[in-house]
Amino acid sequence: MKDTAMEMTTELFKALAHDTRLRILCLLLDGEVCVCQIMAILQLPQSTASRHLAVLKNAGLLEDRRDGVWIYYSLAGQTQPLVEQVMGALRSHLPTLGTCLEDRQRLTSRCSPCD
Amino acid sequence: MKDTAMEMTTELFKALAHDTRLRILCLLLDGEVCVCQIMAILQLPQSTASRHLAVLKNAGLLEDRRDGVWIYYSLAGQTQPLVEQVMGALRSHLPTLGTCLEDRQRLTSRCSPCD
DNA sequence: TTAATACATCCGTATATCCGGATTGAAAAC
DNA sequence: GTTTTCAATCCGGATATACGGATGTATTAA
Repeated sequence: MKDTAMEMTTELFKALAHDTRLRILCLLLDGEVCVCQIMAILQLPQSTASRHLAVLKNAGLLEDRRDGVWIYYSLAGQTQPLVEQVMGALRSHLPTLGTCLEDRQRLTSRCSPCD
Repeated sequence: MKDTAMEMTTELFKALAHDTRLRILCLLLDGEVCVCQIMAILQLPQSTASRHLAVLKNAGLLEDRRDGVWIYYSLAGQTQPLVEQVMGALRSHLPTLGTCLEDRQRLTSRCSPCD
């Protein structure tokens, strides 16, 4: 018999098992960011950025919101204890990583999206 | 430049991103278990069991101890906050999964290893 | 309606991971 | 020593993920 809760658990960790996706999560710790900012900051081709965002969203970690042409991603509010606790741990861990520190500097130094 | 802390972080989540490895972690929540017990309970070929245990050990999640012919695995004591918090979350989450519940029943119903 | 922008999805290719039988290594019994 | 047992590693093949250019879909502006 198939175990849906187990599948959701492995899907969560699979989503977290890639440095690009961890970097995206760290960028979103302080609030929503649009796709073109993520592309620019992480130096990713558009299709790659979009695909990683989809993985995080399908794992229940992200929400998206359209504002005209732009689509803003943000951390999803959590109801599941496991996801909430893991994200809590990442909230204090990710900003200590050198790569994420550099990313966040590039984020704060650009105020308008898509420039 | 390479980011060792980032690599350790992704290695952690890669190790957790497989149902068999989550089942092994759950079996170890109450104490050490030897390889042949894991093989029997999870119905795994020997090479498969050994390989998954190696992944968890390399990620810093497990310790092993030899006792004669048998090798016992147990959860490693944690110094890293991230690993400690994630394992804490798993400690309450894994036992709620149906598959893990069944595994643990098979564990408690066998008292001697390798029968 | 047409053109332009932002993003998602598709496609073929490359890389990584997983699998289980076979082999190797280490310890115990003889 | 030899044999037996338990577990780690090796090997080839199968499956899954990742990649980025090309294409498709919305939305806005002209």
